[in-house]
Amino acid sequence: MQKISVRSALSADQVGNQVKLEGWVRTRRDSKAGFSFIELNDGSCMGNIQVVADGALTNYESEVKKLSAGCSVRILGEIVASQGKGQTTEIQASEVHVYGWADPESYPLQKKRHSMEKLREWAHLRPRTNTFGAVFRVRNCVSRSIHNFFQERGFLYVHTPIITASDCEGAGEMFKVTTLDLDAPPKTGGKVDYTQDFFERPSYLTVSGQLEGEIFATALGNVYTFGPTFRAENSNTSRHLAEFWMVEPEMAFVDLEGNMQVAEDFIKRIISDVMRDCGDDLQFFNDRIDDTVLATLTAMADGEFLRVSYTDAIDILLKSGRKFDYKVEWGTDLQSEHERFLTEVHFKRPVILHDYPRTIKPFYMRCNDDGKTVRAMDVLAPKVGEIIGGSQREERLDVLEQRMQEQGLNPADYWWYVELRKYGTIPHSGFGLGLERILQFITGMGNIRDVIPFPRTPGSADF
RNA sequence: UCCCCUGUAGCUCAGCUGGUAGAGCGAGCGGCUGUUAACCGCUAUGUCGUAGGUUCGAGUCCUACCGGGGGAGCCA
Repeated sequence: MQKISVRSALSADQVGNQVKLEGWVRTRRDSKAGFSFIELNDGSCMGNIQVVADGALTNYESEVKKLSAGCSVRILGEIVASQGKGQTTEIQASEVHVYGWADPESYPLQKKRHSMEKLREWAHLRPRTNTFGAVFRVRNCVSRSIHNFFQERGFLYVHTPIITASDCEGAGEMFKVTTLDLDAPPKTGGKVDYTQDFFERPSYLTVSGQLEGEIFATALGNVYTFGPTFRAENSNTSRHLAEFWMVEPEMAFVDLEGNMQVAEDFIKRIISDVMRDCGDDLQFFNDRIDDTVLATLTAMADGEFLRVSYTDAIDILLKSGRKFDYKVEWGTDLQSEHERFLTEVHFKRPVILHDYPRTIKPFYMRCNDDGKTVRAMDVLAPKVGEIIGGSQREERLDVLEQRMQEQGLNPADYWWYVELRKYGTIPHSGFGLGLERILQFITGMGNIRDVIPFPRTPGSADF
């Protein structure tokens, strides 16, 4: 007998087929006429299939009538057109085999709403809920879409290292990687002697694959990385994780305009793929999580992204007449409240800001001729803020070295990065997209911890 | 790291100015029905986050710690 998924069993063209279904019981309803309805879910889609279990089954009294939420079962039977309302097909069971019970007195998931906070404590069971099933189906779809987008455009998938010895980019705290005995580390001159450590120097978990990505872009053309990234900042917000997934394309012979265009096409592609492949899941998010999700995504898939320079954005903020907690001033970074005003109040849509002051951006961003700004761009989305940050890279050797010194970095520490400019330098660009950030945007989930299977945050690394 | 809020049955929460714990949902049992967030009736459930303190008496007040949430900074 052919094993099929609940997803395909719900399709009318299965009627008449003898099939096998396997999954978990969501709920059971008994009819005193001597049979029961079992709602079966196997994660293949949002919906359940209704199993009609007749009283004539040999284990009807002993097992079927004791099924409760969470039990795992195998159903053999025929897919038939449903006599009841609410579903087109159901399965008339000829056999119900119980793989495993789930004591209803202790099984945490009940047939009622649970708070996201409580479900986070049950991260081993939350994928069995409607919400998290939908989240992780969408997460899979987005991941597939990311690869498809780049692969179809001829980008090379590059695996940049997780462990790095360069304390690069000066951005944020890094997790240290060591095999030294932390209770009694070897020391020389009062300091830890890292020459005795595994890599014979301090090493860390990566905060970005960009610099290594540039190595490959300046050899093989367009490349991208897609992998885990680590930040040891002590940040406790609904938008930060210590371990998250980032996509970083790096493109040869592409300037900032081309970079922004790819970013826009990229986001639109992800959104249209999700709308095509996860319609039921998106409908669920729209119904139960955030009723603006569908309208926002539809508008975004069709409309042009706005492009506004940092300088113009400052003007808009200054002329808005709004009182902000933080002063709006050219040369300082935009605060959350400023970004939110732009995306949620002024433009009411995502916007790409570009050409930021050089003093607030890292050394690798290309300097403009005005001497004041760099070719940076951020894609800002309503509610979640920055989902993409990128730039055209500084390809001029002398300017790069000067910028490093400006920011107190020693070019010698980045000798290999500098050499990319020394030998056959090219204009190139790239950006980073936070996977969880865009998932928040797509699903409407308010907390980033609820769009990653096992969130890592300060003080929390369970499961 | 800072500011604010919060921690009471399996879950969501109520418990006024301190007097010794409650409702809904869920669960169990019974009834009813091609049912479908089913419905009706009955039953059981708690070291009130932890440790101190004030008081004749603390779920309620105070202190510390721990956990959770929201906001900020940092960023993706």
